[in-house]
Amino acid sequence: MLKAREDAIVSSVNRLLAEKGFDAMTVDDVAADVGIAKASLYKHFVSKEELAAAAMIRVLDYTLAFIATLEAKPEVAAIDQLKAVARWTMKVQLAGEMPSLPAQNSALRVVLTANKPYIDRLIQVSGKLGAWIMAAQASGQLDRKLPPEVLLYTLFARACDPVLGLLKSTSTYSDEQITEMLLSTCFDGLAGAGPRLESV
Amino acid sequence: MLKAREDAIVSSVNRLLAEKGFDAMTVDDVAADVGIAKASLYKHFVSKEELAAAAMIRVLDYTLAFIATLEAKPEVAAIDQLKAVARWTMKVQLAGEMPSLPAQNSALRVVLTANKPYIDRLIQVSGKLGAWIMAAQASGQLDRKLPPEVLLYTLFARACDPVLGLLKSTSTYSDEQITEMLLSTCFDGLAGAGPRLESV
DNA sequence: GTCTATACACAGATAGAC
DNA sequence: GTCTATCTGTGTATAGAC
Repeated sequence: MLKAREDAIVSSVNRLLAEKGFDAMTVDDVAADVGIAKASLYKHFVSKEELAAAAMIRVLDYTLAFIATLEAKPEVAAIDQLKAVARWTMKVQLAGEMPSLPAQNSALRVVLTANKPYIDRLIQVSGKLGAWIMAAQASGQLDRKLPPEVLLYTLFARACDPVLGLLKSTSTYSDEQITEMLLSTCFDGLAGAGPRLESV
Repeated sequence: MLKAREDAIVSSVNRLLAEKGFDAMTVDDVAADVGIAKASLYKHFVSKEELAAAAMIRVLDYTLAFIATLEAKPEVAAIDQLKAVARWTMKVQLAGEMPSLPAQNSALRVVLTANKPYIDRLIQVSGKLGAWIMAAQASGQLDRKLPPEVLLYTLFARACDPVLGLLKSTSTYSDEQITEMLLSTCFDGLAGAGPRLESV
């Protein structure tokens, strides 16, 4: 029961974070969305920041679960595994379920960096993506001249790229078209793949 | 005198927006930074949103001025003009002078979209970049399969890409190295340019 | 654990004297 | 136009009854 209630809270937080962002989301919003009193919320989570942390933890858990399904197919090339992850994050975004946190809110940063469950999952995701990145570099499918770190950060950033929301709201492209175009700009750049010699 | 004072205000707003973002920046912050009373601020600008708009207008003016210097060299290829603009926006970011506005704050959006001087400049910048984008597509230097609109939005988004700040704060790369690496991921993607046949 | 009611802090904006 | 002082709304968090 308690677990189910908290799960409902996290679901509301997740959607509200995706819709309005952390700063614009109020605890009153969450309470109203869940359908309970604000004071009751604080019996489950000690602060607004912890609410956001719980939502991020759940997203990372879903991400790890998705990565696990990919790891079951080791025959797939590393580059394609990475593209599958990118496609998945875009799908989550398009569904309005990707929480967006401000990069600059320091109170939130303090709570998140002190939150071990969150950090643990972040490290796990980074490790798994990092392994694929280095494998893809080794086989020449990702740029060898760039540090893996830079490729990793860029991939993470594309999971909350504002371009996606902009295209969805101002253009007439389908979700699938948007996904494929942004996947292209991410991996092949604005220049596109173009005619290409085979890499070693 | 009045003009100089307002210019000082916009400078403070610009820097504070870059440092803390719109939501975290308070009007008290601005007043303290300028060194005047808050009430005096409101004699110059009617709201916090208008302060942000003024800062954005100035950035767009600087951008248009920079573009004008590039237009003085029509012999330069369109793709290189676009790269020069991207390099310039990254330089502004690295200098801590790129204001960052939340994509989701609706009150701010209302004010900005109703602000003709702002919209005019935005259209001017879009027009000039759009012309280069289509020229670069025509000569095969930018992906012809992607709509110009998508390329334009992606370029705009890179002007406030959080990856830059992340690399600056967690890595040991120089500003020049960071700039070149992100320019590479932007135009050539995570895959890199690689060995490439000449395009028509 | 859920509620109603409220404390507390702070930010945007204004009043009114000079 | 600048100041000090203040209003007003709102958002996080808590008290205390049930």
